[in-house]
Amino acid sequence: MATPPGPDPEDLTARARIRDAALRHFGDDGFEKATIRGIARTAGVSPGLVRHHFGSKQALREACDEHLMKMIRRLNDQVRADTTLSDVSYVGAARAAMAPYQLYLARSLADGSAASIFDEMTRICEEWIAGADAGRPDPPDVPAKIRAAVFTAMALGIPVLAPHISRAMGVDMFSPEGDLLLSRALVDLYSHPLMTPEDAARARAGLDRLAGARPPGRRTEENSP
Amino acid sequence: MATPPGPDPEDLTARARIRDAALRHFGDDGFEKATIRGIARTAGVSPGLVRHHFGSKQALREACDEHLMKMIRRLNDQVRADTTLSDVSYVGAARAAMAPYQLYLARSLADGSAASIFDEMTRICEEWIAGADAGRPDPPDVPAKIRAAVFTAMALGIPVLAPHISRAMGVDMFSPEGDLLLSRALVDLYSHPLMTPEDAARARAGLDRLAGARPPGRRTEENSP
DNA sequence: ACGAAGGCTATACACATGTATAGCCTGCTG
DNA sequence: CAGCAGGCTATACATGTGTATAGCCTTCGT
Repeated sequence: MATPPGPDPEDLTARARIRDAALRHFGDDGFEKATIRGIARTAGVSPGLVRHHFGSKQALREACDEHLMKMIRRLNDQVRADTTLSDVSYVGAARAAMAPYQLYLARSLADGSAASIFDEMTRICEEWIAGADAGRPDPPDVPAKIRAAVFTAMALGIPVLAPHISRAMGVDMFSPEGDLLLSRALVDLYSHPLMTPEDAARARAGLDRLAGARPPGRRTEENSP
Repeated sequence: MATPPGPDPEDLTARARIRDAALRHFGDDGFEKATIRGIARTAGVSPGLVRHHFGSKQALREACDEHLMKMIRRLNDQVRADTTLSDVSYVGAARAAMAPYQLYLARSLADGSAASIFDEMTRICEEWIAGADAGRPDPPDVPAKIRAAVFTAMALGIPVLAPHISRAMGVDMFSPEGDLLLSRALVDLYSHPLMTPEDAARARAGLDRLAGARPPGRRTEENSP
């Protein structure tokens, strides 16, 4: 635990307070609805200071993205550097450190920005998938990077659509109980393939047929639901 | 093919044109950034007429939600009513009918609204899951509804994060080629369980231990990415 | 043919917000 | 002590937007 997730140097400064307030406002209200005045109010500074430090609202957002990215990379490096990968307390600490930024991350991803963050996550996921491909009988017919991107999108769909999941579960997804329920649901889903090998073969055949049949035109197999 | 997906009665009217334009603007730019003036321009009417027909921007949005919901239900009913469920042309037609609304749906879901649409999809998915539960040796330890909600969120993560997936793939996700690639990636992911039964059992044990150990407090097992 | 009803437009208003500018105050440096 | 650099504030400005109002024009019933 070299750098316990928490106050960096450079924290406590007004600039950092503004950035944190922006992270929260952007996360709670979205970039458009959030106002510089509101952010300044939360940070305990004047609206003018926000401009003084960041130049514009868009630049403030980019500073937030950069900060988040730095934090994600640091957490990933920490977990990766640790030889005892299964140490739950570390994962817990990492998740706790991420908690305040999840809302921002979700919104940021949803509106198409935060591209570098998504790409970084895809990269991490790709390494993981590439490892799994090694011990696998059938050769995948889709590049690992693409499968990684699709799975990353699906995984991120959970925090992005958190309000809906929480509503369905009856408890806040981010509460301890909700988190437990969600984890159990995921374990169940992850450990049961949704398609049998026969289904998959049939689907692949159908896709091949479509690919050869009609280069231009709308296709027809299941995927988006 | 009783009602070929396309022009309802009541279409071609200015009201319908405004609604369609709003669907597109909300989808392309988001609810906040979209403007009544821009919507009116696209619909070929004056901004005042929008208010005349819908009263307010928020009411216009609700009308869009209602329309989308009606369309989803109709499509679901059609597919369900058709005895030849595997008829690809039908699924294709359904997807083609949904295409113009996917962007709107994605944004609408992402900002927490469109709750009834998510719930409806969860309900549909739940029926599907309940059917799969029947022929399954191990009893699930999480209610079907919750698993359905989680899976729905993951599935919807794909259209919601479409720009990122398209970027990773190198082709537009909604183009024929991109669609094919995405379908293949999904078939591969769906037909390979991400956890072995042993992994699952170990994870469940860990979750049980956590559940009993610390009722309050942050938990620690894998789930969010 | 006449008149009213309603789809439809043009204009104006109120307001919130991002942005720019001028200046204050504190702390450091020579 | 003088002065000055930079964090910080207060105020003003320009603009885009949702909303409200008054009136035109087409259509349809009588």
